[in-house]
Amino acid sequence: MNKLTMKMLAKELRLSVATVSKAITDSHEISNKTKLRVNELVQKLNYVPNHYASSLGRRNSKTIGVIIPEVVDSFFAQAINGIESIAQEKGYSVLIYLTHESFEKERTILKDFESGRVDGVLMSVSRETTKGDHINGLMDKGIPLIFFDRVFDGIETTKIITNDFESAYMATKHLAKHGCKKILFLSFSNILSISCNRLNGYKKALLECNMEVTDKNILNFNNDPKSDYLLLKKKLKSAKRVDGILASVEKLSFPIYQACEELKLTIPGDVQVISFSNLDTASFLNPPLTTIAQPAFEIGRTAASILMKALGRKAFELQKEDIVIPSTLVLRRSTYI
Amino acid sequence: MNKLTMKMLAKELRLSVATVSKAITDSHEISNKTKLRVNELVQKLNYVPNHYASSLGRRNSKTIGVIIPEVVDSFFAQAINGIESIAQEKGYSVLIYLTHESFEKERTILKDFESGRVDGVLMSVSRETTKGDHINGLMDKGIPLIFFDRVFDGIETTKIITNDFESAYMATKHLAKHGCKKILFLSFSNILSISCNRLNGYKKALLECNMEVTDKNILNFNNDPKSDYLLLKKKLKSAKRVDGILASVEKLSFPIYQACEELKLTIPGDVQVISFSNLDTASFLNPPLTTIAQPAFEIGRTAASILMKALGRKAFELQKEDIVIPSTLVLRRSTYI
DNA sequence: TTGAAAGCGCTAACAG
DNA sequence: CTGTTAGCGCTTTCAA
Repeated sequence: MNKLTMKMLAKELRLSVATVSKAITDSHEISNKTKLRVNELVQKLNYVPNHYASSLGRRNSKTIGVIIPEVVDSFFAQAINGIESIAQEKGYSVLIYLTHESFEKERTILKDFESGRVDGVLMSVSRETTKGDHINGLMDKGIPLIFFDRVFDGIETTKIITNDFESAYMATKHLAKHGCKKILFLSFSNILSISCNRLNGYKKALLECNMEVTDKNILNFNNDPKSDYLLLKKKLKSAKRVDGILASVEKLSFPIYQACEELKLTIPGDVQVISFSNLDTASFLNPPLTTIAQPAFEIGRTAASILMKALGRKAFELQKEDIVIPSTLVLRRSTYI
Repeated sequence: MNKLTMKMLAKELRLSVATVSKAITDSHEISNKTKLRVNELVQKLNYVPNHYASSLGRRNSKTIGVIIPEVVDSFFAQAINGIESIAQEKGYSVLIYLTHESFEKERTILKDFESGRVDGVLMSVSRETTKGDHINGLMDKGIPLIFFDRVFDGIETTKIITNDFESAYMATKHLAKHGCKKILFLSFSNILSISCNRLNGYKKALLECNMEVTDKNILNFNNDPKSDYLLLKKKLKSAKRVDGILASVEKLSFPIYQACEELKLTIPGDVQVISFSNLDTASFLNPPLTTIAQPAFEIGRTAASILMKALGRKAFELQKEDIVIPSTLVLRRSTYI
């Protein structure tokens, strides 16, 4: 059970450690015969090279880091699958870190990455992130970082996003076209670029439809289920009745359904609802929920591909470039069609 | 931007590398004064020790590996949160790997872990896993491994599970008590211990209620959405009408709802439905779904705690022990109450 | 309390 | 094609 090392293999085979190393990594400068001998022993003894020693020697780890706010979330879970699919293909491992929307955690994680434990990073910023020093700190050490979905505007790098503005615009238009006069916009209080884009799309649609754009119809939650729920309920009960809702976050669709049920508001009769969401269950809700579905898997794949490509070159340069993969509006019965 | 090393710090401070190293790890054998000097420079230069070099030197990495079949799954996503919460607390990082239910992938991942890149492993086996050689291979190298939820019976180690047998038993009893005469059991074709336990619970309940236990009522799917769906639909259409369903996997609740809708079967009027599920949306489905909710977060926490505890000791011995954290039957309107 | 020296286990020139 | 010789950057005796 005692650690098996290359040195031991070398001695056993009467070869140098260097030769064994090269044979194992299938270097061209080793004869087939020796490779065979080496591999046979490797097989027999079930030898696996020490990961830390190789990484140290090679000065890279064949590992990428992924930073996301949350994993109990269809979007991010699906994005991980996308990332994984191409990482695996390229022989990379994936370290996943969760910030739980905390800026402090985000900073700590990036700091840890400065230790060189990952070759590159894929990141979706937390809701609290308003400064980019920690990100620059990492990139200054020569570690490439790509944003996906939730980007931080102040940093120049490749960003894989979806068309948040247009999606919100289209969704709002849809509501207006189908009779909504008073449309709520729900989001988590923040300066997250994607939220702003969605909000702006909503606003533009309202303006085009000659509807009032007012802060009263823009609800910012703070991720506290109870108070968030009360805030929403209060709004829905108010005198001038809301007849449309656009939720900019998947999770916010739950309190909507709950509040409507409790207040005996029918969907879509009293209120039409659309939510940004990747929930598999959207079509089985009561009523089935009209969603803006993001191409989560594709976004993950694309982000990972571009990172891999950069890592493949010795001197990579990440373009300041936005790659937009569009979302789709999936009409279901929570709105009129 | 060129890599900053301890050696450089040492030279700058006119100290030895050894002293700097000890100062950074806050060793007691270093004077406060030197620690202060060192830390000041570390701060100023934004120095972060190389992760691979430290791990190599220390012969441990402060990293644990988590192997799960899938992350787009409420149970596993929540379990990750549980694991993360305690790993973070103890200063460990978490490497997450997905098998996508493939035994080959599972084996490859465990092999990779033999490289010593993780200090310990938390694992839920794939649906295909029928042999444990790869697991023994890892444990033989002295790397502790703990199972959670989906365990492999042939291996002696700590296992964190829930009461699958009793849960299925209770659920089936509930259906029977509320008038079901023909109850279907749905699962993915496998030898997974949790599935067997659930199936056995179901069978026991049927026997106690003098109902027929027949393979005709036990449907094994193969994870192909289309054919799975057709199989289910065919069964529901059959002459002798099914009036109760117990789904042993969250994902299987979707085709049930879909098939019932298409066949104009009302839930719970025609068919009562219960599913093992941790879906947040269960209560907003049409009708709200009665679920057996597993304590995912707790299971993750417990598994991680025990692993951390083992890693804390130099000579750890993982008890062959099953720790059972019970699930809860949450009654909603897809069944009668 | 500090430092010299010997690794950790593997990789990478560079000879031969 | 194989081996020698230096490292990679940090940790850890052990002596001073």
